[in-house]
Amino acid sequence: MARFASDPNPAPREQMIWQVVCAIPPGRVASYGQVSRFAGLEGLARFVGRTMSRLPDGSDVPWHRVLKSDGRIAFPADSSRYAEQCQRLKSEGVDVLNGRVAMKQFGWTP
DNA sequence: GGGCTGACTTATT
DNA sequence: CAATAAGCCAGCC
Repeated sequence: MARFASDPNPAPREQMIWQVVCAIPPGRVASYGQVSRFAGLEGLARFVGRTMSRLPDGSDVPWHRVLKSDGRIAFPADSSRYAEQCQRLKSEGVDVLNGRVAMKQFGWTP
């Protein structure tokens, strides 16, 4: 229960996570660690990732703007998810070179 | 209730 | 830059 952004009554922590992720503006990206910090959940990067994995397809949450701390996509380069995330980012104007994004340039800071 | 697992991070070697 | 280790949380068996 209360696992998705569409849930009417999501758990407090998840709610914070959705809130932060949805706050990332188009053309910008953030790491799982950053999301956890901005959500007041420092050190729970893994929890953020776990929560994201439960996100249903077709959600309005911009999950594609969340990357690993080194700016790389968190999926295997041969996976379909990787391809989709990569394309979504590019369509927003984010440069993805070798599965990697320059956080210095595209990293988001509230 | 114990142990594994995972869309992770940071520090260390 | 690559490999290791420890830390963290909740769901699943």
